[in-house]
Amino acid sequence: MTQEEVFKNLTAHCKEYGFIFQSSEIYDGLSAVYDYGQLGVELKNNIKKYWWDSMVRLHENIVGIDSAIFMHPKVWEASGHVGAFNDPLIDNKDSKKRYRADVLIEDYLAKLEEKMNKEVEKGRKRFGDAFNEEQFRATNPNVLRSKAQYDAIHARMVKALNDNDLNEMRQIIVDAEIACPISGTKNWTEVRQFNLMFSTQLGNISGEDGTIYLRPETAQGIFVNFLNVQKTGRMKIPFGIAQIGKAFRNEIVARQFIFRMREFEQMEMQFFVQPGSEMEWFKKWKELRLNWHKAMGLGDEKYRFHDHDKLAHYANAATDIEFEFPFGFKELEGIHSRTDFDLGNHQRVSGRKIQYFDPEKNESYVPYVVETSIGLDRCFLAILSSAYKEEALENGETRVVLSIPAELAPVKAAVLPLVKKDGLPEKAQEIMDMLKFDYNCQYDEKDSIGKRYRRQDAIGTPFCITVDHDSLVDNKVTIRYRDTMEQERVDISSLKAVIAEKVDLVNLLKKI
RNA sequence: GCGGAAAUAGCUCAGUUGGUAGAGCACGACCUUGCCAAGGUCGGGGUCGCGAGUUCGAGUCUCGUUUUCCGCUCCA
Repeated sequence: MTQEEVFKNLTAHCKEYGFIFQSSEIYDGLSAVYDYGQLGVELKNNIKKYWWDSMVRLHENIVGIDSAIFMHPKVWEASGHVGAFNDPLIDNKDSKKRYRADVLIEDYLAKLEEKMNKEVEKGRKRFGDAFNEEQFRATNPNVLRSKAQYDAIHARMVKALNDNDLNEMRQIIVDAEIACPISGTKNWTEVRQFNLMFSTQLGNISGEDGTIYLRPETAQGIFVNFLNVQKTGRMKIPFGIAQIGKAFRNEIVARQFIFRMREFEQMEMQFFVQPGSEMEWFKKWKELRLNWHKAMGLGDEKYRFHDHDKLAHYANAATDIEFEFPFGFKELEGIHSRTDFDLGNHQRVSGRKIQYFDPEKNESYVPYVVETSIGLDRCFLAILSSAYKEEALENGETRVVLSIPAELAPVKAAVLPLVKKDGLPEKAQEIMDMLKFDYNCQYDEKDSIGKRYRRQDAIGTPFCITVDHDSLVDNKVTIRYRDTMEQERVDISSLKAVIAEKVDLVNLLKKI
């Protein structure tokens, strides 16, 4: 079976067993929006707790917050999202290719520059030692013509970008006779803007027209609360603020199941450090975050770092932790050294002093930030896609099993009376009542025992506890393990301890 | 957003030249049984994705639309 088929089966499995449903399915669904079902929400909550505890509980200098999704519009000006998230796009009607209009123009400008340089090189060859580049550039008619063209287009582009003038952007492309690199034609659509932020209206806000945005990242909620947390929590640098929450991006194309959704959940931690020490912390967090992933035991070989060569405008170092999904290695988490870009901009735009007085250095400064930002939904998908197995059994049958790490499994144990009579259901219920305060358990008395085992395999339950006639006499039950299918006879009184040994989150946390 | 393919019961699918919607699995009740997807009886469940058109008559033909998958494209 190909990876593609396995992935298809996985998505079908997710729906069939109540992990993930498409949003608003009875109304034909909503593109790239998904709901988590009864088992999905349990797994998701367990992942969140694993992350939260690894950050907030294990680090005395990291605290959590939960900021609102709505934020003042100025936040997105300061963060750079209003500018950079609005890409002007244009399609070539013949090749059906889409380009960023400004990139198309920039490519053209680069070609003009190249042309000028070639002309200069020709001059250099012709005049030899006597060649004066500056003078040549100032007098050669070919160079001057290109230069004039370059300056004019460049000036128009800068102005158009500043004014957000989409018609002018298109006119520049038309005037410069820029052709599509694929089709070679100049048959362009209008320039359209795809704002990746969702907007809505808020009553009487002090913004120009009351337009506010759904946050495209959770990080800004941390930055704007930097002083609140630092002062009220008496936090000393270096320290971190963690947050789990929803973010929204109006992606042009959102696909691959829950890998890229329009509404998604991030788990972010912003770590504030002394300027100059950021690379040291960047390295440390790279290592810590990779360990967090590896501790889940999905397979060390499935992870790799992808360092960014081209850095985003806010970063001086950036890397992704990529995971090998069924559709290839893809970004799972980003670790960015954001410098003082965010706090500095909020200080500038808000006009408030956002600085930290460092008693060690006896001076105030805008702290640098090292960010770790992981997609919760992607983490969910990573776990499920590595856990999903269609196993061939010795008897020639296949079983579908989710080998989810026991610590994260949505259901920890199933309690099953071997038969639905002779007092076994009552005995099983007693065990349920004992375990349910500590663990999410399921009771099932329907169908044959083998069938019930398979049902639990399919949702990743690590333990099945079977009550038989002997249990009524000796107070022992059979524990059947998901991964090995082996069985073991244990005292009912020791059940909690046996389960705890395998499912406590502490097991994972200690491995990091 | 463009191109290609698809959509029939919870799932997997059948459905003839256009003529009253089917199977298996799953689900519910009861009986039988009891350690790796067991058997029997009965039962519930579908405006054939949605909307138009052609036709005496459309699951079937035509157009539109929505969603999904694949390929482009985009991706802080």
